[in-house]
Amino acid sequence: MDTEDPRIDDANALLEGLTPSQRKAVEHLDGPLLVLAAAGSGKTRVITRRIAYLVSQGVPPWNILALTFTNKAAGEMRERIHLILENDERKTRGLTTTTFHALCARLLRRYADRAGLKPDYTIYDASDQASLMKRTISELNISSSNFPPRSVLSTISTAKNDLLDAAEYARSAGDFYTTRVAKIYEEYEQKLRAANAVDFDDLLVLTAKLLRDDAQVRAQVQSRWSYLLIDEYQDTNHAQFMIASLIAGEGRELPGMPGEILEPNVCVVGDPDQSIYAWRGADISNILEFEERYPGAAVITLGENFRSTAPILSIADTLIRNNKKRKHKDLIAHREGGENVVVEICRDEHHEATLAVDFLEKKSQEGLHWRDMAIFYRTNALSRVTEDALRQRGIPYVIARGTAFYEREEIKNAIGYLRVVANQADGVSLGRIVNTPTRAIGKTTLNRLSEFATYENVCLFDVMRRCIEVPGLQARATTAVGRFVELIDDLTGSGSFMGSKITESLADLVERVVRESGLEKMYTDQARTTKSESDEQRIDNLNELVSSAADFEENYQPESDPAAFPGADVLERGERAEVPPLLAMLRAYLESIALVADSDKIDPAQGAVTLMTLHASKGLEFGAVAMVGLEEGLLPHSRALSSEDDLEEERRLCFVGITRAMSHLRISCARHRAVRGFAERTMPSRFLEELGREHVTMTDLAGSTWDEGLDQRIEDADLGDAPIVRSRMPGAGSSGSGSSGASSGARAGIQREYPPGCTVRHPQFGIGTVIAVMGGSMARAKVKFRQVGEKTLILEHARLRRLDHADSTEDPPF
DNA sequence: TTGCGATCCCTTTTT
DNA sequence: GGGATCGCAA
Repeated sequence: MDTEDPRIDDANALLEGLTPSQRKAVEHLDGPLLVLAAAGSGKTRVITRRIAYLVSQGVPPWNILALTFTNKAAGEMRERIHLILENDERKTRGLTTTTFHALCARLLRRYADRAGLKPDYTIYDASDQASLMKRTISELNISSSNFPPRSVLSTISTAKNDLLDAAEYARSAGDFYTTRVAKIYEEYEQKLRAANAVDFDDLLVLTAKLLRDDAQVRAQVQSRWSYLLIDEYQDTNHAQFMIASLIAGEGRELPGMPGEILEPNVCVVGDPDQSIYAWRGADISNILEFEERYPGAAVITLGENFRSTAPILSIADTLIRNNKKRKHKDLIAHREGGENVVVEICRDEHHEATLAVDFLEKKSQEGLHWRDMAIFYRTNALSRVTEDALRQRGIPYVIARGTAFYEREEIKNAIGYLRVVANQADGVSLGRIVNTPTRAIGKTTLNRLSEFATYENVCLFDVMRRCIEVPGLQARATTAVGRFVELIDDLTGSGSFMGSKITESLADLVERVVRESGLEKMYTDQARTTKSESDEQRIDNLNELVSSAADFEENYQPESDPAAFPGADVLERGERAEVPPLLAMLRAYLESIALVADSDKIDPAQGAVTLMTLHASKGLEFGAVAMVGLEEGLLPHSRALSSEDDLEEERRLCFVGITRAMSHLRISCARHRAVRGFAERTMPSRFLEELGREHVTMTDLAGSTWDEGLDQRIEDADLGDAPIVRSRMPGAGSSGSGSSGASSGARAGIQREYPPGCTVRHPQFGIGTVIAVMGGSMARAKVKFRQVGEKTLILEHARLRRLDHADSTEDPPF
């Protein structure tokens, strides 16, 4: 990133140090503009300077809307623009830089009634969606094995992104599967609305429909924002495209020149080679068809790469040329020289992780900061081995998993309470917390209550409030339910958010929830009885949630929150709805939690190596990058092998990873990789071949593998030339459970491997002596450990290692 | 009603 | 390996 942004709004200074095409893009004032920005071509610099330039040319900042995909990108953009504009309030006032999803969430709160929602709607995340979907499917008496909730959800998600609602989808449904899905879709939508909830896709879909169908809202939004910028345009899906077009509008007639239309001021920036979200409905044709949509559009290509050394750029280029559905564009290296890209073939994932860490450690010794380094992988599951290796060496690292904190059980529970406090119709959250901690409201009681709720067509909480009327409930149950209702009423001041117990502070509210719900006690008791560290951690996490609420509170600006003052930013005064301030803040807080992304957690200031998926790496850059797991089935992922389009997307993903590296790049694969406990033989990724030879230093560190003989035998036996061959690594403590022909022999073998009396080591229990081995399909061994006494272990899972004979499986030191 | 244990099933990427 | 779910015992 360039740090030499001019701090003045002198128009000339804003143009300094730019290439001719960058300059052209910055200077473009009115009308549509498409910027095709190759990786590392100074895209962010162009966007931020263009916005500053617009302001310097007299465009009111509140007329500018810049849209990105992640909060982090939006925040960075905002920061840089404010820096360039010297934090001058007059030049930044009302400037909107945000994400698509956050913009939609805000618009839907502001215009909730017109969108068919209530402003306190809840945003359901993937797991909320899944639990609602499960309920939907089971209530429709449809088999969830033929209609797995996740895949039904993804079908519905695709439909939503194409702006097909349940009725439209039903009309297009033909075969058995789609008609069933149509029915589920309809029911699922009904349940969402009844819960006053929306899912991620709804945020976009409902906004698109609102803007499309409501001329008044559209007019207000269009007059608010007359300059629109969209970053990463190649990743927009149909719904986002609609939203953007509707905000941009049709253009306007030039004053005094009837018939002359000035097309809208919409500027999109993107790179088809970095499109990696087609699986989520992103549509490259949005970028390719921009010129069709806006015939007067100016097109500017930024080709010069300022980020990476020539060898890195060269292999990226060689790789991406393999994509057939692609318009070639040259990558022009600005930086001469540079070292070759290192490709290492490793023995297994542990070996690979160690070597990746070696590489980074060497760069550290050469003077590079940890914060300038990153490790990329295709799937999150790959992070663990790498983490272990880093931890062993004491190297600081952070994992880009912004959502991880909010996915913890204790946090989800606390948030469940907060959501019910904000929106009592939220059935999914209510179901989660009603008996957590246990308060004697069990399944039977809940069934009775929800039956009654369905019958009366009201929400579950309302029924709980008058549970005396519900037939068949024991006195014990009504008391318990009554107490729960009282708890929630206490927290909300019976919905008024006022009264002696209610303070204005969000942090106070969160603290009360943690304490008065009984969650705190429940986890404290758990920690005391189990004495396990993870249970103590839960208490810490809950405390951290309170601090996060306090942080949020500190930075919260009710004036700029359309949820607090609907209409404050768009409509005239006097139309403000009354929302208790605490409730407004709670809504905004819950919204911000619902919209965090993994990439939001990336913070170079932490002085640590960053671990992340290739997807999360988009838009970033690092001095040194290590990419792991370049194997067939992993990158390209096995799910993408069947279609040429998917394969090309995997290649782009690899391309994105490579082009993040500024100076040092190391790519590796492992000959064997443990996938759910099994050591599997792998094949190097085709992409490794496609990097070319010229700028690559390839080393095969797996050498002649010690178990090659075994692999050969298995291959000869029955597996032929299957791309991935299951093989058992001797001593790894696992046997192929029935998947390969050799399994029963392996099982007998595993028992023979641990004769009574032999000495073994267990990763947790330490060293012990085998007393007996029990056979059967789940062979167990009774082991007497020196430290912890006798334990019975399932051999297949115990990861035992023999110590008392020359052990060829002992990892050699490297 | 609750809690534990066996068993089953899965495995991409994310706002 | 690991998480979710289901069934069974207290």
